[in-house]
Amino acid sequence: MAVARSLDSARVRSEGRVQRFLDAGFELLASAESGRDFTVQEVVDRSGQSLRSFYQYFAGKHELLLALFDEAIRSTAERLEEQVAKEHTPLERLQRFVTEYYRMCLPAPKGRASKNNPTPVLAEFCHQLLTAHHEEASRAFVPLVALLEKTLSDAVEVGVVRSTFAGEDVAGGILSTIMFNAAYGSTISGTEPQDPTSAAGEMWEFVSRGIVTEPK
Amino acid sequence: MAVARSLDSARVRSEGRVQRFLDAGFELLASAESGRDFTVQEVVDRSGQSLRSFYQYFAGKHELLLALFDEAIRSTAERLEEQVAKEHTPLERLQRFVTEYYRMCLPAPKGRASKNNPTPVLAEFCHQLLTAHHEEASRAFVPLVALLEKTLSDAVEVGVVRSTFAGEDVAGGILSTIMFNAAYGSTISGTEPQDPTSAAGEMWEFVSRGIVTEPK
DNA sequence: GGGTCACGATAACAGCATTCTCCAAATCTG
DNA sequence: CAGATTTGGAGAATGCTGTTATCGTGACCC
Repeated sequence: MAVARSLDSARVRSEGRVQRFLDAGFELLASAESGRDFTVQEVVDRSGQSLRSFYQYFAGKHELLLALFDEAIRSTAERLEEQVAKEHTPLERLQRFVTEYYRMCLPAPKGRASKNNPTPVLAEFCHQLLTAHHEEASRAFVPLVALLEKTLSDAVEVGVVRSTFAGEDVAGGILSTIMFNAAYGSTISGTEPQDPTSAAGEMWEFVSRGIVTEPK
Repeated sequence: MAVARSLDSARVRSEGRVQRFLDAGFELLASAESGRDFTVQEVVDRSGQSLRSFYQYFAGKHELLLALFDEAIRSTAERLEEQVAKEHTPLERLQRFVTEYYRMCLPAPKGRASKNNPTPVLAEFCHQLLTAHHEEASRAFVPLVALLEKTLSDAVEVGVVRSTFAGEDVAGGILSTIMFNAAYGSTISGTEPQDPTSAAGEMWEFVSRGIVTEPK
């Protein structure tokens, strides 16, 4: 019937518009030089639409960034899930998660940032979320937390991970450990970043065994 | 001689002015509601000076924030050093460092933020530094990194910490682990923050032993 | 006492997010 | 198909903020 059809077509049309804004946003994020934030006007121009439309579909710049961030996380979680699925034991899957996520969070060396490789702008927005909008931040992180929590609890179940480390709060902690270590570790220490593969290996070494020597 | 005296007095006077801007900045940071950034004008007003003077002593708002951040880190490092000095073995000192620093990075529960308890604004500025001004960020973190590195290498020396974990890059990594876990761990996981003491204990448990069960 | 300098008050400017106005084209309704 | 309604384009207007420039005044030095 006509009503449904017209609703549908309207929805499709607006989704198309929303999507064009999102695409423009990602393009700008990927092409901007380090740290450079985009302006709403730039998004509008690049998407070939108007300011009017932008504010019709997004309550503000914040909403656009939130949508971009959401999609970035979702996409990252998907990629990780594929990677993890390749391994056969819970411990290997966990290790895979840690090392792969670490790689994804490493700052892009030359510029080719992707949805899985958070750009400085998204990273900074992530901060704003985490400090000022706890609700939204938690919601956005759900896909990642859920995946890691599952991976962790599988490992606990077969006894390769201590049972203390099963909850989602632990998952959150480990995520932040990996993410920020990858992103900022070398900057904080002021040392040159090393080769990603061995760095990821050390990350796993740290997460899995800690820094203290084995008790005799 | 007159020249030296007048130079001195000029310097003292300007240091007084600079200091007044810094003090005003800290006050605003401490009193602002969560996430609220201050404006240059507010700093100027509160310090009882003029815009003119502000831009005479600071190249821009960025410089003021950098100075505040610097001082916050320095002050944190000092406090930590005192705490650490109370312990008698290298391992205990390390543990003390981890748990105390964790506490300091915990978000202030009711509002009383201090120089040691980074406010959201400073945390966000920290982010900007870390993503866009690596040099300045590294420099600012030196006091903390140095202290932790010293503490770590003492522990390595007596054999309680694996020798892989001696460098400043490791120190940077551990700092970011603690700092961001404290600040964001519970937000990312979407769980309620727990009691600081036990959370700090778990942090140490994680850092020292990792998540994997002891090999049989 | 005249000159220089630091400083306060304040206006001017620029960038950006957001809102508003006007209007034309598309879409719906009867 | 004709009129009504919605949609969206172009861009001006507003408000906030960081930054710079102007002007005048009082302090300090020779």
